[in-house]
Amino acid sequence: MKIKTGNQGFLRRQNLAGIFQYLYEHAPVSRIELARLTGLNKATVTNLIGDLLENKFVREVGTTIDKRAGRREVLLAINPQRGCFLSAELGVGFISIICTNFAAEVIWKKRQLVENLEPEFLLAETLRLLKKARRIGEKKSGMLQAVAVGIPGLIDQKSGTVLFAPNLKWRNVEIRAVLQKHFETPIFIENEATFAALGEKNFGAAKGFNNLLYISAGVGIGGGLIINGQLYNGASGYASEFGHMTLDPAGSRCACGNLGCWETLASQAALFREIHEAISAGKSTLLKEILKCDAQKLSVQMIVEAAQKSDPVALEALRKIGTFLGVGIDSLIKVFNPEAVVFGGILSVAGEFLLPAIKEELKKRWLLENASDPRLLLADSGSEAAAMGGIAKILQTVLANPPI
Amino acid sequence: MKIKTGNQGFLRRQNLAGIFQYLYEHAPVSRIELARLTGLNKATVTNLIGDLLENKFVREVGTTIDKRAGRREVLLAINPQRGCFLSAELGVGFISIICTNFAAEVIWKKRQLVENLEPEFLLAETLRLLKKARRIGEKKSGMLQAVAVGIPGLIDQKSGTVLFAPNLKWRNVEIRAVLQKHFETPIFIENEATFAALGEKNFGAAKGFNNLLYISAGVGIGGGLIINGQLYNGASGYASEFGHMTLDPAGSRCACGNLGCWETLASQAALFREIHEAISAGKSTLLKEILKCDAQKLSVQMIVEAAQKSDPVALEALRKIGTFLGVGIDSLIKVFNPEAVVFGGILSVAGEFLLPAIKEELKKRWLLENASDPRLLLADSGSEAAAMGGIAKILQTVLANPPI
DNA sequence: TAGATTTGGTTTATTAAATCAACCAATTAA
DNA sequence: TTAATTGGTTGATTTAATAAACCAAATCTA
Repeated sequence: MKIKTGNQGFLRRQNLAGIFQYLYEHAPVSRIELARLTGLNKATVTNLIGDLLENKFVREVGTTIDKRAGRREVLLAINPQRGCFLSAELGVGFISIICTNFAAEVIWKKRQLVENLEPEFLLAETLRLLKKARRIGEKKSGMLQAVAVGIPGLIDQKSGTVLFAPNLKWRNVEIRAVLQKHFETPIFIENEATFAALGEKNFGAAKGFNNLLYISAGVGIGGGLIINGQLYNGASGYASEFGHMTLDPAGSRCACGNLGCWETLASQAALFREIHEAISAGKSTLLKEILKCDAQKLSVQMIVEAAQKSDPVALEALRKIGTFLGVGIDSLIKVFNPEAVVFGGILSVAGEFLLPAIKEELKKRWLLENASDPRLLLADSGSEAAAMGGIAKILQTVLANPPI
Repeated sequence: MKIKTGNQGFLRRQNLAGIFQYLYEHAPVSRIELARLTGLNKATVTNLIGDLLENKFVREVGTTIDKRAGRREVLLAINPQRGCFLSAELGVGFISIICTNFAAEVIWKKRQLVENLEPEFLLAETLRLLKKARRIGEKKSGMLQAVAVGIPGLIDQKSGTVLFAPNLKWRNVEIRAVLQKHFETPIFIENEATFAALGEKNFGAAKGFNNLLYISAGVGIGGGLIINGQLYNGASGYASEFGHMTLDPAGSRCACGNLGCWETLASQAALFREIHEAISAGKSTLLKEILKCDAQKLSVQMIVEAAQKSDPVALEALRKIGTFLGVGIDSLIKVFNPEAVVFGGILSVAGEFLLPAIKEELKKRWLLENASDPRLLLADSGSEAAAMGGIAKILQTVLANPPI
């Protein structure tokens, strides 16, 4: 059996991947257009497309109706029936599942709330949902091709193990090994925020940006880095732990044990603390009565609603958190100089109030007056960024290795 | 005239570049070894090397003398006579020039002190030195191939312009345009610390690391990022402004206008301030008398010498600065998860005292007990990292496009 | 010391795959 | 109805990697 014979065939794979990519991004598109886009000879494109048609990755979907002279272009598109993809996000309190066809269109999804966060329970439940999704997906769009799972924690890429997920209270859970027993396909395990970054880049607010900083502000602050169009994981997969950057060496203690981590100043918990302190200090606020009944009930949504009614305590708390978010984002911009910053996570629900505060802080701190600072975008959370990021990850792999 | 005809020939260039790279890293090396290293067929290697020999990029330099049976390997190496490279570092108060042969061996270098920092003067002087170096280099090693210049400031890659160099007090100096009038070769303009990072990766302390964080602590704190073996410049070339990360929102004012930038807490200036404050507070120290004559005379070297004599003020100041360096480096590690961190710049002279303090702080703040934290390395400053980084940059370009 | 064996390198034939050029197909313009 | 235009295919050509046979030069061994 031959494993590797130098790199002949490498270029053809490369070209196939290129065409595939253009089909995903610009479909429907004609052969001649692909030749223009890729710089390949049109005969080469005909040849490559022939392969893809033969293997049912692509299909012809009609022609253009132009008024120009000449034969009409035959339009090509990814064949959605070629197979299906599964992606799951395991969150704190929910499991979110997406099944897409081969063209990355969502054909089934479900968001299930869960109480029990034990690995055994959560994995069993995830498995149950994935299997259900698989049945539906395979009936509609053909054989399962790959599975992706996003988890809020530190992941060891190689083994597909969750090393540490503080919010789920998991340590060393060999999730890929468990799933692999039930799925013969490739399985990708990743940090949830990292996937979300990829989702925003491919399907969300930051479509097309190649150097991207994604901030996920919620219980903690996580995120993801897209560098040269690729996810950057770090040497051992632990990059993007933004929340534990030190912002104030004399600050208050973080869950990680250190003092003054960014997320002690600018997370959901920090926002709630501001509100509670204001109430304790006797300031009048719409939120006071609501909390009187149930102090646990506070939510970002509630604070936003209060702020929309011009509640001063809510407004002030959001402004303060926004400012601290701005300080940290500014530091990251100086480190990375991204094209765009996408703000996501639970706190992005309050984007209409946080973004102006963040922007103001960024503007104040920007070093170059003449150069344009990076764009600040609100995450497109409706599209379920993390799960869609899993799909994007699968696509990248499928594209890089078209199984021909 | 044909500019681009698709990507035929692409693979061959790729393979040539690969062989070239191995020759730089492992020379002298035989054809059979190259075939093993690259995975190419030995006939292909013979063929490619034939091209390189014909164009004088490579030469045969003898054979191995093994005790094994079989014909001896013919060893190949880069031909140092194939041309020369120039690299300059414009510093605050000096111009450093290096001329290397085609094998990246230094064949001439000069470090010239300058008083006047005016762009006109400094550029004229640089030009004079570069021209001198060119004469010498071309006599020894053949035609000039490329020029690199490193500058402590923000660079616009595309135009080769220095947008802002606070320490030189430059703004919008179109340096490439000026140099291009005198050199018909490619000219690379880059931030000095960015080049230093590349120098450390290719010729210095971090040889072989592909995900690298280089910290240059001196007047300010700058640095460079190597990601996947490549320099990362950011979307518009302003990445790695580490010194202006905010470490303490209530801190003291930085030259950039913001409060509590990292470099206000952990630069050469911060170190000097600690010493001066200790003296003002009446603490006894070896440094006191020296400074009595000339308060301006303080240098990192002096503080190191005092510390080596166990001077408590010097030791305490270094420990404190080291701790703050550690806090910032820790944040960057959490963002990047590099394989290694290289500590360079003027403060690295005090490495023997700073590194233990930095390490202690990193250890205290590391999130995962089980996983290994990145290595902390002292820059190999003797090799003139910044100028050598320029050479590395040139090589990368030459390798990627072997001019055949 | 004369093969046998081993290893490095070259030559020639084969094959993969991109390009070029000629051609066919289908449409609009004249 | 024919010319012009544009999209796409076909077959010849070219590039370049591989495979296999072979040559070269060394050590091993009988």
